[in-house]
Amino acid sequence: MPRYGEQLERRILNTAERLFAQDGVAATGMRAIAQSARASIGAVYHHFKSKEDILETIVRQELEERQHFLEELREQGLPLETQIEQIVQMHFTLLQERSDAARLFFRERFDPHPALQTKIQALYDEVANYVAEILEKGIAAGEVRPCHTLLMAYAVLGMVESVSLRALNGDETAALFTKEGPTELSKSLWFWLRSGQKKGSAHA
Amino acid sequence: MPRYGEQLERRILNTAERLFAQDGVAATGMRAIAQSARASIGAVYHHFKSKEDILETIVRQELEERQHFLEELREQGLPLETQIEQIVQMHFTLLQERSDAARLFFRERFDPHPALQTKIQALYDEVANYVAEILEKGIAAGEVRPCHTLLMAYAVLGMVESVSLRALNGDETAALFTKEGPTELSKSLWFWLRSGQKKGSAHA
DNA sequence: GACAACCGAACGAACGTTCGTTATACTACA
DNA sequence: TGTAGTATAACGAACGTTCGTTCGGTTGTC
Repeated sequence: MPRYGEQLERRILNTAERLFAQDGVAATGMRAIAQSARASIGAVYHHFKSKEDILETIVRQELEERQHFLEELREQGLPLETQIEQIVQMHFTLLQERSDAARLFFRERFDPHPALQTKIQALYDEVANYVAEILEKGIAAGEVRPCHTLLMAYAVLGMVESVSLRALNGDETAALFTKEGPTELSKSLWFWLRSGQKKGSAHA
Repeated sequence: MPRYGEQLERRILNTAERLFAQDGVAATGMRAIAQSARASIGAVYHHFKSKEDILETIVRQELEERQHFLEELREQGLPLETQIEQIVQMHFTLLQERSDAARLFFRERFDPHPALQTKIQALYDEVANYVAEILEKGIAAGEVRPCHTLLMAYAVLGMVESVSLRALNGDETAALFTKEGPTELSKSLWFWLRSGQKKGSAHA
C-alpha cells in the first residue's frame, strides 16, 4: 500500500478544525484548508469527499472522545462532590487543550447543517442529564438541597462554560480564571448545592 | 423628499438580523437579504454601503439598547437582590423577545470581523463588571459572602445564559425553562450568594 | 427639472467540486 | 535482482455557481 505523506489526513483534519473554529465553517474555503495543510486541493478531495465530510469527521471524533470520558466517570462510582469536580475539570481541560474543537462546537451549535446541530445538542443534553442525575442522587441521600435538577444542571454547565470561555481570551483576567477557575467553581458549586444541614460538608 | 417605501430600511435590517442569526453572517448572501426583504439588490445597496454596514448597524443598535438598560438599572439604586433579579430577567426577556439578536451575538462572539468581536466582548465585560460591582457592595454590606467577585459574575451570567438558551429550543423542556427559569434562578442565585448569617435573608 | 428611491444586468473574485494526469510505493513474476 | 503491473497519493487546471459590489437607467415625489 503506497503511502508517502501518511500524516496528511490528520494534518488536514487538524488544520480544518483550527480554521473552522477561527473563521467559521462557511467562511473557510477548501483552498484555505489545503494551503494551510500544505496540500493540494486534489489531495484534500482524495481523502474527504466534501467539505461537510471533513466537518462531520471532526465532530464525530470529538463527540466520541467526550462521551467516552462520561462513560468512564459513570463507571467509577465516585462520591457526588468528586463527580461534580471532575465534570468541571473536564470542561476546563477540554477548553484549554482542545480549544479549537470547543470553539467549533460553540460556534456551530446554532446553525450548522441540521444533522450536526442535532448531534451537538444531543451531547449537551446528555451531559446535562448526567449532572441532573447526580443531583437527584444527592437529594435522595440528603446531601444536596432539593431543586429543579435539570434546570440546575444547565445552570451548572453554563457557569463552567462561561468562566472557561472567558479564560480563553488571552489577557490577565483569562490567566487568573485559568488558574483559579476550576477549584473556585468546584468549591463554590458544592457550597451552593449541598443541603444546609451540618452533615452537608460530609464526604469532603 | 420622495419616499415611497419608507419602511424598507427597517425591513432590510430586520430581515438581515433574522438571516444572520439563522444561517450565520458568512452564509447569508446579499441577494437572500434583498429577496426576503422584498427589495432589489440595488435598493439594499442604496440604503447600506456594504454587508458589513448592515451588520454593524444591527449590532450597534442592539448594543445601545442593552447599555441603556444597564444605565437605567444603575441609576435606580435598587436593593442588591432586586438588581440581580433584574439582570436575570433582562437576559431572559432579551432572549425571548429579541432572540434573533441574541443568537447573532452568541454566534459571532468568536469570530466576526474583529471590530465586532471587540464590541460584543466589551459589552459582555461591562455586564460582568457591573455584576461584580454589585457583589462587592454586597460583600461590604455583609449581605453577600466573600468570593472572587469577577469570576463569580461570569459564573452568574453563564448560568443565566445557559438556561435561557436552552429555553429557545422549542421542546417541552424549553417551555418549562421559560416559565420557571427566571424565578428559579433568581431565588437560587441569591440563596447561593448571600452570606450564611441569619440577616442574610434581609431585604427579601 | 432636481433628486432620492429603486431596479437589475453585469463584473471580477472566490466558492465547492470534478477530472485527467503524474508521482510514489508495493506485488508478482522473471 | 530487475522490472512490468497496479493501486493509491497527490497534483492543479478548469467547471459552473454564487459571492459582494458597481453602475447606468427608470420611476416616483416635490
